[in-house]
Amino acid sequence: MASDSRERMVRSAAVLLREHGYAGTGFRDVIAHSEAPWGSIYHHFPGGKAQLAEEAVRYAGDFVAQLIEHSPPDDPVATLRSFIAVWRQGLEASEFRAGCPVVAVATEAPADQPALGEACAHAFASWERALAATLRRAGVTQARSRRLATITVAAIEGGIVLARARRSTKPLDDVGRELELAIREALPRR
Amino acid sequence: MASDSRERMVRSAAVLLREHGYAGTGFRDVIAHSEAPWGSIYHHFPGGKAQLAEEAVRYAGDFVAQLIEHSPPDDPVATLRSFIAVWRQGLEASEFRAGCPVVAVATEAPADQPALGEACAHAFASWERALAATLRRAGVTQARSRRLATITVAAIEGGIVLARARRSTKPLDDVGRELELAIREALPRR
DNA sequence: AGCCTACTAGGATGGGCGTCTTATTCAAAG
DNA sequence: CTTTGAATAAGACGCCCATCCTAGTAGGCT
Repeated sequence: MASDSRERMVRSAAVLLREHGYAGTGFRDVIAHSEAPWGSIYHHFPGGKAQLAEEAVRYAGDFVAQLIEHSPPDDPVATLRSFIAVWRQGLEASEFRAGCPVVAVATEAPADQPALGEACAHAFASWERALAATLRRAGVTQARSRRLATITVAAIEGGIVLARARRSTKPLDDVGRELELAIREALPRR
Repeated sequence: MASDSRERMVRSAAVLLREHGYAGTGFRDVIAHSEAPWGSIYHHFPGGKAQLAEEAVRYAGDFVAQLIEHSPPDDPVATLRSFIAVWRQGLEASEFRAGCPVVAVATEAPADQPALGEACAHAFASWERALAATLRRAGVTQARSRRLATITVAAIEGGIVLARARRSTKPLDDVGRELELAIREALPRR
């Protein structure tokens, strides 16, 4: 059978997490947003809210990871730009209300739900791996590629937080500009 | 008169926000942690929870800003290092449970409390200003100083999020290393 | 001394939340 | 046709929360 209500709930959860965070996203909101049935929440997600959030993090994590992987494979700067562009569009489209769902869960996850934190760590790691692979292919050493990938993810996530607080994309744009400089600097001279 | 219970509440709120976020920090927790009296909450904070959080953000923001300003005035790298050191110590001391209270509020602040977001924006801006001033004194152009200050704050805040998720200071250390490179690169050659 | 302002006491209240339960629908497998 | 189990329905339950309230206390000022 495989009704699609389960997937709709996960997608809606990811959307709502971006704006309202983990604690601020209730089942009632998810139901209303996804137009999914009340009764099947604990049928599809016997682990309750934590399981739903975990799957939403995985869903969003995979989405972004694939976005990075489908960029021009040998142009780290182009990859960076498209990575940033997604987030900037999300910020502008929501009037700076929507951040990153993974950050939301990572900062709010209750201490008694280690699976949530692990899902976030996995999502971040997959992004770093994909970014590092692009740098590696462009001739950057492996260790440096990893560090550059880490600061890229960190600076963009932080830039999103700054942009939301300031209600402006400028912090994110400045972050992108400096990251671009750092990447160009690390590329082998031709 | 000026009893100190008010200040204790603000300090406790800042501490608890780091671990449990905005929604996860209740008045009961603040009272218990600060050993302050129940009855005076709405005497000291007629604006309720939002006002308490706002003051906690201001308190934490000023604390960190002064820390930056009291670093060696002409050594941007040393300033960066001490800025990072505070956060790393907080992460390790709490076994990666404590993040940044300003980020917590910035990502969770309800949309109907614009003052909260503004307090966060102000805190971030004060850090950026202090960092940019150090770079400027070391001979970096004004525009570049501002951009470097922005990416420093963004990357460190993002690095804290990554470090919490991974339960390791490595992401933050890698961020520090790359930031240091970028700063050295921007300094005028002597 | 007397007053008055700042502070403390601690529970009541109403609302929202995650969770769980029982009953019902309905599409396919036997 | 019967059976089976996934999917849905709708609400009750108990918990915790921010908020507010009416009293009461104490300490400095005149």
